[in-house]
Amino acid sequence: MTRIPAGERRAALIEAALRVISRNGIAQATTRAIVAEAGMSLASFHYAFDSRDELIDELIVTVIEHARHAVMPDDLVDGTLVEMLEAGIVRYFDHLRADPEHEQAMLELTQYALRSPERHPMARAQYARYVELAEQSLVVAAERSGSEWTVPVAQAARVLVAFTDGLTLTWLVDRDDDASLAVAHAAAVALSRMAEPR
Amino acid sequence: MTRIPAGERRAALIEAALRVISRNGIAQATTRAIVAEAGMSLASFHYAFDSRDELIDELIVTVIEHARHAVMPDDLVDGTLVEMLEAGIVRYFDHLRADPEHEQAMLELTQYALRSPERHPMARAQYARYVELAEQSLVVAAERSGSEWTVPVAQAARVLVAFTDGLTLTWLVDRDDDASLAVAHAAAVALSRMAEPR
DNA sequence: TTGCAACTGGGTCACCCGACCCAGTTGTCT
DNA sequence: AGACAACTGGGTCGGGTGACCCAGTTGCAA
Repeated sequence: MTRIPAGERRAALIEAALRVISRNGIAQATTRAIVAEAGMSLASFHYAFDSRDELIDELIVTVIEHARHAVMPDDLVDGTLVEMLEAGIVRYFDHLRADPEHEQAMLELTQYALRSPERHPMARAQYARYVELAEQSLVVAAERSGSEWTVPVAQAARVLVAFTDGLTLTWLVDRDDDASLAVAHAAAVALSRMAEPR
Repeated sequence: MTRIPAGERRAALIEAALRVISRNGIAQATTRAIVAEAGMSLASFHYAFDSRDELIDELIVTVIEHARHAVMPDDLVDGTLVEMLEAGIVRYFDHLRADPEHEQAMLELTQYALRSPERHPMARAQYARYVELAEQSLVVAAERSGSEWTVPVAQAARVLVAFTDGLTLTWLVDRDDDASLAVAHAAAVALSRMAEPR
């Protein structure tokens, strides 16, 4: 028997749950499937959490905190704004292709949260976080390309999140790389028109 | 006892299932919930369908066939391409606002189909249908505004579907009308750049 | 009007689920 | 070394679910 502090055990279960959801969907993420994935017994589950709902809630909070898959243009070579934007989106796209199941899990989690009034705010928080990250990227991109946003950055960020979401959902369905690159390009063009040279 | 031909009975159950899914999500669409919604007994369900899976499959096929919520620019006043595109997207957005649960149900159905290899093709078909509808709209819009697509229309249509999807998902989460109108505008601008005056 | 097939009411069944429980066992602190 | 709390194995329990079944009932064709 390995002794694990309660906190770590909760974290381990949350990670296991995320793996199960990524692999098989949230509907299959039963307490039994989760503890099997984590190599624990049911008793351990209920020792660490009061209920499955509690774990799912905490899982959502965790993924929001860890959201960082960013469309971050750091370490990207400088260029025009459109170029940087497109490069950022393509970078996110690469991330999506590398781990499609994770993004699918995020999507399911959102849909799941949307279904109950108590959890709806969590979905909002998740997207607020996405917008926040997008905003940071946009600020950096404008800065580095010598541009200036002509609309509130938050608004441009919100558009970027919508476009990114659309790219994700459609690609998950048809897995058409070329089409998604076209979407990335179109999105970058549209966003760049919300800024002008400084 | 009212006698109903088997075909109609199946149709009635499918409609009931769609209502249940729209209202409570696919997870709640149990055979019992569906027959209750349709005002039938469980026996009737299994008289009409071999299994719940069979009904869900048929439901997906049905919604694909009936997809028509189009971004259709019919009966829209003519104008520039951008204007017509934006008007079309806004029109879809109005439709979304009028019946958000329906679009949420569509989203869930897609996610559901994505989760099993046998059903993945159904999700593809659903999106192929969306692209087809979008394509028709784009052709009409270009025609009426005296423009010409400089990329294959199918590609532009695929981009439109992605943007529309993103608009849907983000709006369902934050219900921010203004932000979504900004998305619609940006999307229209991006698409219009794939065409030129004829 | 009769007969039959379409249909349904009201069950049963096996299975899975979340929650819970208790008698141990074993690290760890003193 | 002793004791205590953290932890777990191996259950139970009630409730929900999909599938199924059979004895009726009734619309309708002849």
